[in-house]
Amino acid sequence: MSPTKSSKKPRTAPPEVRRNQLINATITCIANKGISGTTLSAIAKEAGLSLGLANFHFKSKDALLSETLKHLAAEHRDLWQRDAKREDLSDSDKLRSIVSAQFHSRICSRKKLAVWFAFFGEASHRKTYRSISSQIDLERQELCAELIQGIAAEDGHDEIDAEQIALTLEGMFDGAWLNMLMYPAKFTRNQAERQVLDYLDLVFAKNVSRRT
Amino acid sequence: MSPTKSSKKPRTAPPEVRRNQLINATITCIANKGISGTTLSAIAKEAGLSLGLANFHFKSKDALLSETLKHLAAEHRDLWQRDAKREDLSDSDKLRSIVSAQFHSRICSRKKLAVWFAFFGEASHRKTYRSISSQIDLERQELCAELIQGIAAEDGHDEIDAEQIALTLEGMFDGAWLNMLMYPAKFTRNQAERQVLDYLDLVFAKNVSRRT
DNA sequence: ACTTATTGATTGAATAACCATTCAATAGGC
DNA sequence: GCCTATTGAATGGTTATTCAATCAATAAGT
Repeated sequence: MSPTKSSKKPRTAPPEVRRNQLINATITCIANKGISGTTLSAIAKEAGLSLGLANFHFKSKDALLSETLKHLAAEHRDLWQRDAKREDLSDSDKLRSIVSAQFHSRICSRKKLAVWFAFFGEASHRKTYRSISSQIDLERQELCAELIQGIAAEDGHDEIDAEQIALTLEGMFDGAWLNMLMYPAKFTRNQAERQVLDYLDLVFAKNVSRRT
Repeated sequence: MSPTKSSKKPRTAPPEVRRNQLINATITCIANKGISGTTLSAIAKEAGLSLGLANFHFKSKDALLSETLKHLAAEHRDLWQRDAKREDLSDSDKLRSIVSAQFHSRICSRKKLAVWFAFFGEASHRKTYRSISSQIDLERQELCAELIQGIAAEDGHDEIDAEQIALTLEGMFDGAWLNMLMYPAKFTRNQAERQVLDYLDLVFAKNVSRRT
């Protein structure tokens, strides 16, 4: 590349780059204006690209929205699933890392929460969004149920309802997320995490005291 | 009213009637299409009224949406607040009735949930919606904290963190609502209520076992 | 090294449809 | 008769999608 061009970005980029630019712009726009206030024009402008390019890379606005949700979901899954695979961690530490990932600053930013809830707000009439989201929810829930079962077994008893607790946990994650979105000044990530861990302590303390 | 007109509805109605027709139509439309897919035309059609009449009774589409949320919130508050005022109920029963109200079929229908989450989805950039919702949330949360404190005092100890538990309870309500919206076949109102009551049992069982 | 051809990327105007708001005309009720 | 309620067309603006023209990058040819 000649010196006269060294300060200029190339005009073209690979499809993956463009798609990511558009997806990230979509996230920003949804966070700022919601889904109803997000137009293709605004996304293109936010990405510093043209309206036509958005349409070149995504078949339709709807396709772009769905891909944006998939991107969010994958980012989220990558994080909580990473530690869950480590063989050097105990079941208890694995469960804890899943909780931790749920409230990680990269996942649980106000911006991302706003986007998640924008999609939840559409979910009742958009089966696509429900299924994108539920895939990874189910995976996490099942994994948590196994871990909970494992922890209980280590404590010496098997009568815990691991699936029910995992389900409760899922609800707590979502509820905490919503509270963080609605009351950012009052409810922090640390508080949210603390809340969930307290619940788990309660669950396992109950079983411990049953043993004594 | 003359016999020839007895089978016909009057063409005019009082403002409160019209406003309620429009608000209820709005709820139906949002439940079916989300906020982004809800147009004034669709609302007017759903209400069996004209577009102009919608604009006559509400200053703007935005005003209609806000009033719709207020309507939902008031309906909800009336229900949980009713039993909370009864002097013949114990703190424990009052708390239980608040939980029960949260999952009452009139409040917690799929339709209403869809609308609630449509508004939550807009909440990050709509301060109006946040404040409508947070008013009654705060009232309920404070009331629950008092009741939890009262129950703990009856059990003979005061070291429970009532405010934290009330906050956790709020999160559980929201989380359960979202799970019901996302997984209607898997997660019923009864399961949701059970989940919350199990949590409360845990909380109070912990304190009971501390005493023994 | 330079030129030309080819293919994919990019642009933004055009298009058609949609939407919230306005408003003049008409209807209804007292 | 008067005032309010109701209607639906008009208005102006917005939006998603389409598409022709242009640009950019690479490969092939000289």
